[in-house]
Amino acid sequence: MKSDRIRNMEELANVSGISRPTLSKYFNDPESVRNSTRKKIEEALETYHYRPNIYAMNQNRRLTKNIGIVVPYLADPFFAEIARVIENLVIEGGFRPILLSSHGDTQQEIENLNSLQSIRPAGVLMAPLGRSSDIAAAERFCAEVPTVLFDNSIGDLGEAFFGLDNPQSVGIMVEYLCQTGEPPVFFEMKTPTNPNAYKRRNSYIETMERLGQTPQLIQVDGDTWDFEQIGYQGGLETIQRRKLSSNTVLCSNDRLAIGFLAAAYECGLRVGRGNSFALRVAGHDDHPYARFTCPPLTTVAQDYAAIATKSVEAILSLIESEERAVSRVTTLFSGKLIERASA
Amino acid sequence: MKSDRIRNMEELANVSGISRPTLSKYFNDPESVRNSTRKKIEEALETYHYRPNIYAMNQNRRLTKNIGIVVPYLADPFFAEIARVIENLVIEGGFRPILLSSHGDTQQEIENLNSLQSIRPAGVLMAPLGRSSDIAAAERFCAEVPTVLFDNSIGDLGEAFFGLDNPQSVGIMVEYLCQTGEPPVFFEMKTPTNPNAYKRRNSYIETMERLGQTPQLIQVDGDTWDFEQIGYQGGLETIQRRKLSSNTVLCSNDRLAIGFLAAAYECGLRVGRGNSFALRVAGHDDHPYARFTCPPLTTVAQDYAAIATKSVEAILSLIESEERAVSRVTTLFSGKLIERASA
DNA sequence: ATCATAATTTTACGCGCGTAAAATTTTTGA
DNA sequence: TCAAAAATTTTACGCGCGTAAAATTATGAT
Repeated sequence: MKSDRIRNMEELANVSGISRPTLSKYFNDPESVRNSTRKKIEEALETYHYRPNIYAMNQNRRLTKNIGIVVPYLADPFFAEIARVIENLVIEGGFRPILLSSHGDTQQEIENLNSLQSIRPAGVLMAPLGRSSDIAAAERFCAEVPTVLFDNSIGDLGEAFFGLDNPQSVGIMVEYLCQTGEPPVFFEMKTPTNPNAYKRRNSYIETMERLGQTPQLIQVDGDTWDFEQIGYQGGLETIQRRKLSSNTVLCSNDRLAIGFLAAAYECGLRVGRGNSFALRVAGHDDHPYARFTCPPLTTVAQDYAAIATKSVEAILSLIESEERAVSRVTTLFSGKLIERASA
Repeated sequence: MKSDRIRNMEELANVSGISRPTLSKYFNDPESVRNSTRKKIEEALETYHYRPNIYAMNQNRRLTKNIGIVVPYLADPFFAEIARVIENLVIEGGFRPILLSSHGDTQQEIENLNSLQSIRPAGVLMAPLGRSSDIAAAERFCAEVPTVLFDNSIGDLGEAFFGLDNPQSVGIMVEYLCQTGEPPVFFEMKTPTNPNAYKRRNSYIETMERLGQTPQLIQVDGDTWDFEQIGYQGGLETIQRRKLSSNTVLCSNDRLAIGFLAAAYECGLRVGRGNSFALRVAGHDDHPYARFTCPPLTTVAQDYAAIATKSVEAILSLIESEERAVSRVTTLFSGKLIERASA
């Protein structure tokens, strides 16, 4: 290894015998140069260890190779997991993922979008906060940057949307619960931030009515992202004040269900399906921890992989086409019933 | 609002009547210009909406305002939580956090470091993978970029280290368990990737011996970051093959404990403290979900906030001083016993 | 060997900003 | 009111790369 370090493309051009513009071309797409030159470049690269300066690259490129990923709350394993998958797909696609979490905060989401805008990303994948998103700000952003929404949709923003088919997923769960025991009550937050929550509520009501049952909502307070805590507190009150009109509880999401299970445990209610159990509890999403609750949580699995894959594919093809989507397409994936011991 | 957009500092200089170099100074530190000029600039900024081009800024600055944050596994709520706190502190300090997860993968960690290096961050906060880190690569990185390690330490890398005092934290837990019931067995992974795990094992053994007890290790297989799954599988085997020589189990971390609890539940063992329970299970870390397990998990809380705060303070003062640490300081924080129902 | 084609090199310019030094203006304090 | 100090402007250069057009060279099929 020759000692002196290569500080820029110019110097690499000198030692490799390849001209700087050709090197520039190589770094943008190794396949775009002749085989023999590629070989020379890669040999030089091995002995000299050089990486182009990202800032200089991005300053001059019309489009950067950055793809922003914005999630509402990264400390939620659901989003952590889907972000992980998306990150990998973005890298495979030859782009650089920039992961930002809004930490459940409106201001932070706006800040994230501003921050992204000054990075001039080629595209952005965004799961918005939902009800507490600043729609005007998001609109301005989407006008500037090709954006694909996932998980939940606000307004008609973005070039496309990929998410769960809530009516379907809640439907099969309600049907399952009705067929295998008592019809469920629906346990949820009173004013959830996530639009999916409203869809789930409505779908619960519709399915119950379709099955000739009377829907019953238990709505608890809470406006943070500490869903387990909210589920726990609300669960305690619900159980202690005997508000349960059924022995079966369908929670709007798994995190609420995890909290509810903790409350049921504390109250001495045995959760499970069958005569020896006092309560059935089901969740929704197939949260990474759902299989490790006590008892393991019956739930509806979202197809993480499909949502991630299709979202990335969409943004990549948008970027490649260099134009905006003709029309905004909404793609919904079916949920899959996961039968476990809790219901 | 005048219609035409400001495209660069030059144009802002024209419309604001302030010279470009002064604007440059303002954006680097608004306090560094005269009050009257600051006012003028901010007025212009309100009507024209301009943000400096990050790439051009960082290309020319000797030091960027970027601070890298590398965690081994972001889908682990522990790291998600500590990363969240660190991010906020970094922003408060006037820097831009760049959050990267190694996803439990050696190659990804190296890639993260490479990626960071080409960003020329002012400093980096890193929680390494541990045993599976590429120490040589990390060493090269630390030689180039001021780096502060947290959570776990490999070699003598970095300018400083902030983490948990494992001997203390495991010590108080073992003492607590011994005083309130049978001495615990220690449930852990056979070959954990995290150096802390070894410290905990040793501390368990030492404390037990100090208390005149016979240490007993239950070591289960697994080399992924799916700790709950590993704890669950290992727990099932342990319980079914009656390998438990005590009714008290101390798990090396909460995620293993969560899996173990699931296994105990499946086997019909009631977990808790007192005569009516078959098993006591304790964890370690006070994982965000520990309070919602059934039963709620007795554990030792790490002082997230302290570790995050001190780590950020350390890197910020290093950056400000513009030189490397005189000597590598290790700061360990005490754990705090959290008594819950599981043990 | 010959020529059309593709790849590369040369040349030249620009991106948007940091930064340094010298010249100028404003502020401060006596 | 005036000189010293502080802030600002002017001037000038450079950072490392993208990119376009023209000139040159290599490739590959006939």
